[in-house]
Amino acid sequence: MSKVTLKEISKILGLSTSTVSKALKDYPDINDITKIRVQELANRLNYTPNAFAQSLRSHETKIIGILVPDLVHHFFSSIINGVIQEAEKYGYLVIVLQSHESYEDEIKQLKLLVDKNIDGIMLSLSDKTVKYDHIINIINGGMPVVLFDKISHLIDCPKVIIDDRKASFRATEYLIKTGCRRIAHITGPLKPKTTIDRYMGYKNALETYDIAFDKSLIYTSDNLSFDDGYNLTAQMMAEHPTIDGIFAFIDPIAIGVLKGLKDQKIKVPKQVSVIGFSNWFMSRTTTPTLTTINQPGDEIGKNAFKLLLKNLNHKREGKVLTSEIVEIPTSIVIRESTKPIPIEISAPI
Amino acid sequence: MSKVTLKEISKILGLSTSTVSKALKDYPDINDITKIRVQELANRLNYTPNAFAQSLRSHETKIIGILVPDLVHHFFSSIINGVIQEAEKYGYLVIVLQSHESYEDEIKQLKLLVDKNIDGIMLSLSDKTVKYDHIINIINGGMPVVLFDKISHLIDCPKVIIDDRKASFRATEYLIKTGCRRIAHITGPLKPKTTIDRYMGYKNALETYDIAFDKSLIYTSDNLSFDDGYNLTAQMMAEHPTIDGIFAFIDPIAIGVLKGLKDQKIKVPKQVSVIGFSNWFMSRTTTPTLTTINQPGDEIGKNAFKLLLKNLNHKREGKVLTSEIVEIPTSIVIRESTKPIPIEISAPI
DNA sequence: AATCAGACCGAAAACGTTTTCGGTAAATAA
DNA sequence: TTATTTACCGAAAACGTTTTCGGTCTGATT
Repeated sequence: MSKVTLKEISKILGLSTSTVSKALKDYPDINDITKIRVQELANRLNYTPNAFAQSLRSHETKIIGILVPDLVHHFFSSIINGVIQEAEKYGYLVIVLQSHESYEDEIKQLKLLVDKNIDGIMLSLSDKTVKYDHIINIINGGMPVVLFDKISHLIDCPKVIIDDRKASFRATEYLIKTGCRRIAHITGPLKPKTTIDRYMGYKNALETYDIAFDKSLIYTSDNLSFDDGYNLTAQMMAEHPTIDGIFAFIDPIAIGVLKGLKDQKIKVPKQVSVIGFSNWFMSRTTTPTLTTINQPGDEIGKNAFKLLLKNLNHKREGKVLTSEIVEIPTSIVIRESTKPIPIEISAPI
Repeated sequence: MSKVTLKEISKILGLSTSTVSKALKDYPDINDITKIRVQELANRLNYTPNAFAQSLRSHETKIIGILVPDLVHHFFSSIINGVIQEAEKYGYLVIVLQSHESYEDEIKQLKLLVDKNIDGIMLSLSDKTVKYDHIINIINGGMPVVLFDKISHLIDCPKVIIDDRKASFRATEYLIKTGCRRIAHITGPLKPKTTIDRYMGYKNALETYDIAFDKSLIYTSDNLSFDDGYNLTAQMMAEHPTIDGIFAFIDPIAIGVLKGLKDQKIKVPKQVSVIGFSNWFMSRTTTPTLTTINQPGDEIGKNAFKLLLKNLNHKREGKVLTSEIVEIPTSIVIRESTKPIPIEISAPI
């Protein structure tokens, strides 16, 4: 435990605290012999500076905060993992907080972080957040903030995003290229930007490949669950027996769909192809394994921290803060729930 | 941003900082009118006390640290979730760190936490940790510590555990009660206590039900992976075609086994029953769904924090710290990969 | 002998808060 | 009137560090 202080060391050696402090920090105006005496004693006593006192003077904590909607999610926990790993390299510790997709909680938790005087904040907006004053105020107060994943362009700060629209376009395009023509989309709750983006990517792909958009092929899952996917499958196949492809908003839904199709004796991918989104761990353990879009959470986390660090430095040096936007590329992970691309089409278009 | 200080408020109102401080904390020796004047101005200026300065005086940060081997695991992230939720109730923030199952990292990360002068630490030991001096020293230094999940009884502090042995006994017992007699066990790496406990629970169950223990029915998975489970299945069924039950150390292995059995055209549970451990999310999405042991991570986290809080209070009050051990009950989640218990046996024994 | 330059060290202020201990005035009691 | 309480407020120290600004020596230079 860090109990021994500069004062105690100085008393033992008959020096002043200033001298001891300077000796430990290798100031040039301290005699080498004195330095050695101080450093040796400090080592022997396991001296470590008191972090509060340092923070009080320097106005820096070397602690940052990250606020996510829900920690118990592979996507978010891997983002946090990326943040922690990157932060560690630069000596920063990370406080983790959750908003549970609640606007009130988001405000409350952010206030906790701000009140602790930590150095910076990274956050992913809750689904319910439609006003951004609480965040803009924090930024205007001088606190470096980085947004990731669920962001808003109304907030002027650095952001890390994946291009949901582009990824979703690719997913749909892949279904089309593998021969699907009646492609259903299971979307999520209305508000979040990701929902809209993935929906638009789907729609754009259809347009690009001259496939008529049919609104009745859009189904909605409110809680993004396995059960939703399972239950919607029966409804989908009853209303549209000709469906030959299903693009789900997120893997758990897609996995529910797989099970639903199996129960209906519908062959995947022979009769219906299924593609998910997010590359959850379990998507490679299903039967058949699930084709999906990979979002590299680690990379999002690492890049978010890098942006934050940049602004922490800019702030310290009095420079103007950046608001750059980093886009993390996604990739499509092709598995068994979709057909392979026929040779004649797989050439670049 | 918390910029306005007591001094500034005092200057505006023509008071001393002491008076302002006392007014805000409702000291009895301050005039009510003065209190109101101070509190109103403080509100108007959005005053929040400087956390460093408070910590410097009080020697309390209201921050605790948690160190887990790996955050990106449903089990650990749900523990952290439990900790954060419980900590929030009492105004504590949580710094999250990972050891990546490395002894050196464990030491390093713990030192970071100790040096930050946080109030307490909760940790789950890394697999590689066989010496405990680094932790014992921290405890002797006066830092409250709580161990959970991967613990050692050589460390004198509060602990939260699940009784792996009992749970494993139950899992094996369930297989026996549903008619299995040649039960294989896939165990984990040798060192960790959990490996041994689950192995012993398996063995005890066999003894209790007068089934001969056959060492050749024990298989080892080194990296606890889906692939290990898959690959071991072929070997197991080749060496012991009469196997009718498989108890895997952890769900991913069990799910690999399910896939392996399917590839070998072995019916589950008709020919072979399979039971996992940990109730990973995906275990309810497989075909067949997996019977497993549920470990309530949230409860572990919440209880761990409660123990820590108790010792934080004890420390503040100068009381002696407790070292109590809380055992979190597990439950068996019966799904499709095992047979139901026959009526005549299911009566209490 | 007087001056000057280093070399080395310490005093003190500052970061912002909390709390103890008086101190002054007014109000009450003697 | 004097003594004593009560009500209210402020000075100051403390938490532990960092850094500026002198200050005191020694030894060298005129």
